[in-house]
Amino acid sequence: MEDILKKLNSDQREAVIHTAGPAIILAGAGSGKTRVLVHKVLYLIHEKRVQPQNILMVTFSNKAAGEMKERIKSLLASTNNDTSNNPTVATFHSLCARILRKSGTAIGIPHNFVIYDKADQLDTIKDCYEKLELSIKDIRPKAALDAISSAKNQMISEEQYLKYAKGYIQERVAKIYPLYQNLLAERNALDFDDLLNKTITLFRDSPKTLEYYQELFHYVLVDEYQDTNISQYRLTKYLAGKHNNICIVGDFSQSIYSFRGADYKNLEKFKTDFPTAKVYKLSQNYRSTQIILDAAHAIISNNNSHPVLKLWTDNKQGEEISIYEAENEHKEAEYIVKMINNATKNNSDFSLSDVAVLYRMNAQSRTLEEVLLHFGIPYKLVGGVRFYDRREVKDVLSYLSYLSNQQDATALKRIQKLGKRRFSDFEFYRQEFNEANYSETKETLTIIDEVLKRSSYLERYDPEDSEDRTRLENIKELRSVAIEFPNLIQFLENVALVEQEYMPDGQKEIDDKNAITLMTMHAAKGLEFKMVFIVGLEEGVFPHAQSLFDFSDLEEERRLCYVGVTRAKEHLYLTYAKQRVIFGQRNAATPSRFIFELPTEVLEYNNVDTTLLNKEYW
DNA sequence: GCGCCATGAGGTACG
DNA sequence: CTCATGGCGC
Repeated sequence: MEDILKKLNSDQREAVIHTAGPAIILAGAGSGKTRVLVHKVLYLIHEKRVQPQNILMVTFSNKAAGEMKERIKSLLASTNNDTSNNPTVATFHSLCARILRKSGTAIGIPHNFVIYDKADQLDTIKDCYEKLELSIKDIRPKAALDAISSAKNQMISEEQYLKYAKGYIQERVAKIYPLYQNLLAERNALDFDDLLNKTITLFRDSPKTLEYYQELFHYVLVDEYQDTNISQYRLTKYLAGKHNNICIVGDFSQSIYSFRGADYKNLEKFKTDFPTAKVYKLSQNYRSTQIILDAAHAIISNNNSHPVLKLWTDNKQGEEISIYEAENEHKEAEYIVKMINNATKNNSDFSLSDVAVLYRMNAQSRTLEEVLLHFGIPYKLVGGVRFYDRREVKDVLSYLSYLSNQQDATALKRIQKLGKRRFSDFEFYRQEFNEANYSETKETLTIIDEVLKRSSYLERYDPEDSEDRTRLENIKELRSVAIEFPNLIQFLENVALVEQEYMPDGQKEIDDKNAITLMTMHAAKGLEFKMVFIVGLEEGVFPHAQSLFDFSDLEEERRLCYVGVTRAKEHLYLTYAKQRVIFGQRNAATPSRFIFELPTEVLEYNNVDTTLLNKEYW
């Protein structure tokens, strides 16, 4: 253990060995916070003799949870610890799903509840429209769903919403919301927001249950605390309410999810609930050059609403940040190609996987893809349609979901739409399924195959057709997931909670090592690359047009810019175009204000008409 | 039950 | 401009 602590810097070490009572770790970008969290878990087990099952670590994404689990496991193994017992590492949603599955009956939630995703939610909303005789032309179901989800994110109940509702849309939503909740309850379904909120209800109404979990988790660690919403904030408060051993990690400057209810102020509010909380700061950066850190700091210092950590590094000063002005979005993409070629040509330890191109919105990827394709640079695109959102996958899942929970009218409706004949054949199977209790006796894979056979579902698709062939392959892929989860309910829970990234046709063959990455800056959070391009630095693109007139929205855009810049380890390129086509319209653009916020001494201008960069000019 | 056309909307996105 | 959705006709 001694050896392990030696590998940490003094700030990290102090944060790790604080184990009793509440702690806040303010961890800057690239400051080794995952390292600290993982070591803290190890320290608890190894030094403080805490049983692994009494430790809970909460993250936001499955990916983060997976990485954390892996690192803890290998660290435990390397220190000769028993690895048969592992701490709970979960996302808020998977944790809540597990708690509700086990203990939800205390508030009337049956064990076999299903989890509704966006599509299921929308179908349910549409059923509400039918009952209320509302027209989708009145307000769009998507808008209604967004409003409901946003209310739930703020923990506004359907009863409270009546008073809260103001204006045309919300007044309508006030009618839809309670009905929507009724339909979900009828269908034994919870949406993602409910997973959190119902768990809070459970803790509130069943002190016994609360005590059980408080007793189970002596130590609670929460990552990315700046991105918690009210529900998540309350949950952590409940969970740590007895032992008070809670450690939260976050960074104000990297809060980029307020549009989905996150509130970085939770990072401060924490102190009022846990007044004895000790604050640790990790400000040594191990990722970037000093120049990149200086640039990032110059930008984020324009935010006044939250504290900012000033990062420093032992890494070299590094090269200047390049600013490039392009005529239009095509030339911008061509410049990137040129720079990538320059970098990789004479440098054997520089591979395409070291490069990322980051943008504000997905629509920007198209031009980039076209040009990269044209010049033969392989790329992988992050984002797009999710595997479990694909029609064929949802269809099969609906059959299974309905078998597992026959209150699920949403799934029922979906499979009915797949054909009368198909449905009546399936119904025979369902009766068999119920009578012989297949959910207990048969494995998921068998059930899938039987459903496919009995419903003749696969006959919808023509193996000669390339698009259909992809669909058939996706169903095969689903079958292979089923092998991992022989229990049907567990299988369904896993597919609902674990969003599998879907690789479009042409991308499966791409060798990751030899491809650059295209993604939004949101998707890039937590990642790092030797060479980073941030493109479209124009007013209206970044910062985005819809944030230009709101002070706090602008600050969020700035944090996003900070996140983008701090992804770069060595080389950072910022580009903007004088003209850009958006929605088929060619518009003149002005350089982003974020460029003006950079100190000129860290910049290198390429092809830039510096009169454009004279603020007075605008 | 499927395919075609009109219509409309178009930020970012974890589970 | 492009994509998703919904209505309608066959």
